[in-house]
Amino acid sequence: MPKNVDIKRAKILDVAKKRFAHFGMAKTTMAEIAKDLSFSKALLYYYFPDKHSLYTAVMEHVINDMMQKVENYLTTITTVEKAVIFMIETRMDTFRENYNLFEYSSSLFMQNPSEMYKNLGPFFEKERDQYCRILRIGIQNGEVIDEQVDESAELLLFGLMGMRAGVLSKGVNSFLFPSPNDFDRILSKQKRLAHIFLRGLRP
Amino acid sequence: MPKNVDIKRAKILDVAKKRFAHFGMAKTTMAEIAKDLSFSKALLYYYFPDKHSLYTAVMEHVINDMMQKVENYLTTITTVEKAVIFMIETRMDTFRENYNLFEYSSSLFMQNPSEMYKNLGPFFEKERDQYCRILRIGIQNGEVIDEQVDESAELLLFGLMGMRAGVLSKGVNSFLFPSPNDFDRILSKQKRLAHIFLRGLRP
DNA sequence: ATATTGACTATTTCTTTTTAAAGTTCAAAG
DNA sequence: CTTTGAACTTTAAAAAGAAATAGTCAATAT
Repeated sequence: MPKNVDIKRAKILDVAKKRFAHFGMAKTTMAEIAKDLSFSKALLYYYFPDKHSLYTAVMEHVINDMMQKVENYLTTITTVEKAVIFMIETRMDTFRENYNLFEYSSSLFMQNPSEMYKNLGPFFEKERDQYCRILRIGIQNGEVIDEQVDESAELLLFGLMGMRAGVLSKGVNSFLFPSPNDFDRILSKQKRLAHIFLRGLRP
Repeated sequence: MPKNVDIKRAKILDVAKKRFAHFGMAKTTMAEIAKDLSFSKALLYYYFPDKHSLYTAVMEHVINDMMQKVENYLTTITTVEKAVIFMIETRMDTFRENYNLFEYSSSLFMQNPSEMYKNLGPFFEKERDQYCRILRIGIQNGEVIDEQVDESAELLLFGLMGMRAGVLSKGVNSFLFPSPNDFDRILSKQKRLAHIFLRGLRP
């Protein structure tokens, strides 16, 4: 059974997630989160050392959910391409739904990419590992032949990220508020890239 | 024969390029450029409407040189992959040699990507067109089969850009001062991506 | 011992003001 | 048509002050 402490932590994470996803990290104050839970600000610091840790914990939670979703799908895998597409779509959904949550990390990227990497780094690594797994499954299936799976997975990840950067750099103001249209364009480019990429790994 | 005006414009461009490439756009003043040429600041404004136009003109010049280099190479083309690699390398060389020149455009990207697009947009489009040409040659050679060349060229361009973003986001401070090491890592990843990508376009 | 708080302090962020520097214009001269 | 010195305007950096918010801690309650 979960300890009392864990339950409270979970409650805090839940409320914080809502605030962060709605208003973003910067425009959410610790006082507000405390008020939502109707207890004191100081108590937040009893459960989380600082705001940044709270944010990171929320991120981790969201990302783990996403990874779990993909993980489950992988058990019913049919083709490598379908797996990759599922992953891209799941990722995009997560991004769409929690845009303001990620926005903070993205804005860090603007100022200092390496600072951002401390936030999103573990995220990227999990994603890369996920792609690794998918590729390995493909190798077993005989769909894919690849000597450097880790490297290829990273290539794919970076390439897909490039679609995002490329599309967003074109639109006016789109970096601040990616329109649904932007999301669609990114997604479709990502799918096409994935298709070509996987084709390039065929035996 | 070139007109006198053109010669002077070229001289200004030359001096401005040196300053921009060395100290960057922001830390170069019109007064300094004028002084280098030992004529008055006001005269610069006789040849160029404003500083930004001068910067853009320099960029265009550098980019055109680069494009020309690739253009020449394409006449001696052997395989599509070699052409792409030549292009990637030429691009990287240009970037390395004129880093501070591009830095201004990159910094615009940090603040407002769409603003940057006004600077680098034409650049990207030329690059994309170049990739288009290469792919079309590949189609004629029978190396490549592709229904949507324009789209594929953009995919490749964005994908390669992703290698850059991906590598740079990892290193500490690397965005401000990409180390030679960073350049090498980007280049090698770009080459590998290009290889897989082109393989994916084979008949 | 663990959980909780109010009151306090320390930082960060935002605004405003100021000042210097750099971009830009223009009438006049070569 | 070119070129310039001097004046003008705009931008950018620095300083200062105020407000908001992150973070601490001794005291209290369970």
